[in-house]
Amino acid sequence: MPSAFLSFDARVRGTWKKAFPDLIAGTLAQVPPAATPVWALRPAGPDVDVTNLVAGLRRQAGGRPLVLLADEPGEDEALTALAAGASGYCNGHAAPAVLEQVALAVGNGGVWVGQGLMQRLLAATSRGLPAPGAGKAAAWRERLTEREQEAAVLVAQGASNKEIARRMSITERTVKAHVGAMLEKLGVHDRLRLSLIVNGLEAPR
Amino acid sequence: MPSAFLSFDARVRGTWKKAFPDLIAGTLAQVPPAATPVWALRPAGPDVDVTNLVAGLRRQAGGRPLVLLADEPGEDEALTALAAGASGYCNGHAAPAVLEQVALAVGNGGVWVGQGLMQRLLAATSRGLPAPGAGKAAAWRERLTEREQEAAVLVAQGASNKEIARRMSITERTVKAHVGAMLEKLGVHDRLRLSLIVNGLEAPR
DNA sequence: GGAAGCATTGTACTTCGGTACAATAGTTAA
DNA sequence: TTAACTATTGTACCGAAGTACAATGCTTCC
Repeated sequence: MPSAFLSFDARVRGTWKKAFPDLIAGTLAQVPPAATPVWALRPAGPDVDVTNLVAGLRRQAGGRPLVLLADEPGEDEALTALAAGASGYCNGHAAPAVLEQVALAVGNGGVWVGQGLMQRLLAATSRGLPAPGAGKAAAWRERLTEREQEAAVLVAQGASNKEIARRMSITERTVKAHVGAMLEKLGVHDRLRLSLIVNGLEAPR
Repeated sequence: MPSAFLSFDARVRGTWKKAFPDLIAGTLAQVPPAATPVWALRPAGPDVDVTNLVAGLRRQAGGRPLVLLADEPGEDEALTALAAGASGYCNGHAAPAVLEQVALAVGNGGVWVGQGLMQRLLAATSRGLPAPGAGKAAAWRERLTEREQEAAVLVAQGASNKEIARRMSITERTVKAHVGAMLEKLGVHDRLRLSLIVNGLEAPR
């Protein structure tokens, strides 16, 4: 199954041709039938609504995976495109080998992103993890009572005892009791370390 | 360059052989030289420290991309593996075509993840990100002097003023000066919120 | 019925963190 | 050469955090 490459004027680049000799050229206005995946070159300029662009192309593509090509790629834009349902986002001037690789990935129902963006995704997500070690739900929760867990979350967000007291409708003294119990159970002595544990940056002891 | 497939007993599966007829088999204890990428089958059971496993394998692999295979893959574990430096994480029973695809991606310095995990990464990123600034160097660094940055990192890890003083070879009073300056510059009033900023969980004001 | 765990609150104390009001000295830029 | 910024340290104070030693009322389990 050949790939379809879409641009404003159906112009085809050498690198594309080299990666896919039997490609189908088309314009952004319409997707030729019987081609997968669909590649679309993003129009230049800062005033392009990528979300709409991708959404429109996907409608035309009818379920076939869509890869957006950008001559001036940006990671934020990549996120936008992928969030809008694109299966890939890469440099319009990428080498043929890279294009082939992307085609393989998205052709098999996968998603392709560059390494830089992947790093960023990982960095953003790994923070919310149950921390290294335990593969399951947050380990700290299991050791705390419900009330303590509520307080723990607030502490981890930077709330003071007084604030927590107000939000939990209890006395500041009781907050201290909860916090003290949590610290004891988790083997730490101050709320900052507790915060690190709750935020998945440190493993509970 | 052939791929190396590692398991506990150097056993090779048909799907692997089909994808890479010239693969090199080995045990988790040692990585054969001259093979890239390195595939490692995760030992079964819930008590495996994936972070350590990946770290150890990477040391043995010496720079070659590592793909962790899991017979009961989980997205949390995938994140853990990738965060620990693996280049890919996929089902140990994946079809040969998928394995080839993964090999292509990681062989070219890329990272491979399944579609489900990608969705989750995207969801997590589009929500809880410190917004557009995340792609760059941390915004908080730019506002702080070098010495303040050093102290900031230690504070974010949960060190006390006394500890920081010792590790920076200065007086506790000077630490207070640095911390005070940082809080002022970042618009907060306590070290826990500073920690949230430095750890990327909250945007500086 | 008692033991155990949890939620709640009180008083009192110590320690740590953060700030106010300083000073000295080195480096850089106008 | 000033002015501005930085790094360093001092004394002093206040408030928040954490701990010690309690008590009361509720539920659950043996």
